[in-house]
Amino acid sequence: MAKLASRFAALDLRPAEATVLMVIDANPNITQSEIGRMLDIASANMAPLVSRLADRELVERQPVDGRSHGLALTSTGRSVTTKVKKAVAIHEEELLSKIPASQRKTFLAALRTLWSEE
Amino acid sequence: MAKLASRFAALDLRPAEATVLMVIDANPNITQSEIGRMLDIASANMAPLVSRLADRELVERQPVDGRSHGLALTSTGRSVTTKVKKAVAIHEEELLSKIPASQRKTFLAALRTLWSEE
DNA sequence: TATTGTTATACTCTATAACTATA
DNA sequence: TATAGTTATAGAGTATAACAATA
Repeated sequence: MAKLASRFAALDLRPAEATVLMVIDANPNITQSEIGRMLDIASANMAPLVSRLADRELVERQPVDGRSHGLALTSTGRSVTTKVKKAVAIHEEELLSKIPASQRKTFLAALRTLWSEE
Repeated sequence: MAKLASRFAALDLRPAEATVLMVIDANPNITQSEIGRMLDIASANMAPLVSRLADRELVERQPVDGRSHGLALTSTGRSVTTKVKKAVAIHEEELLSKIPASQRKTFLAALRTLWSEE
């Protein structure tokens, strides 16, 4: 995680910021509160996080109703998110490459089991 | 890790404190600076951590030379550390029990590979 | 009455700098 | 000169409380 965080830092993003970008990318027009529930980030902490992304013009807030804002990536945001996803993919490949190919499937299945039963 | 941390919290220990207790248990008379290098804890953060353990009479500082202190568990410290080790063992068993027995060896070997090459 | 979003605030963890006493 | 330990402090990350606006 520390190494992945340093990859994000090279894009001037904290881990939570990079994750939120990927979530918006995969769920256009999702609201702040939905992201917060998904990632278990308190709404009090989502507010300044999204403000930072909006200030950097990576994300746009579009009113859904009077109190909710749908979030969407700007074109800059899309380009940064592409780099984020590449960083994640490279990171995963580097990790997996250390495990003998014959064991990868079993290993990933075991990891998924631990994750899902949490 | 969050779940293990809550097990430590039931013993009134932060994760770093529980880890330091186990390190002292396995290495009697180890010094603060050695523990710091082992666990990658800055000396500035070891000082208050050890002070807390000493104030609670879990650990004793015995001067080695004029500047180093060897650390040892008190009898209270030994009893708490026994509970810490039990908590870790139960935690590991709970995790491993979720993985089919036939895959455990492969899974642990893969984890060890990732860990050691870091 | 419940929910969305916001501000203010506090606590923990970690990192840096400056210092002392000793080797 | 380098090391052990300490103090003070600053920065993240995260948590709670209080609040306004809206459903």
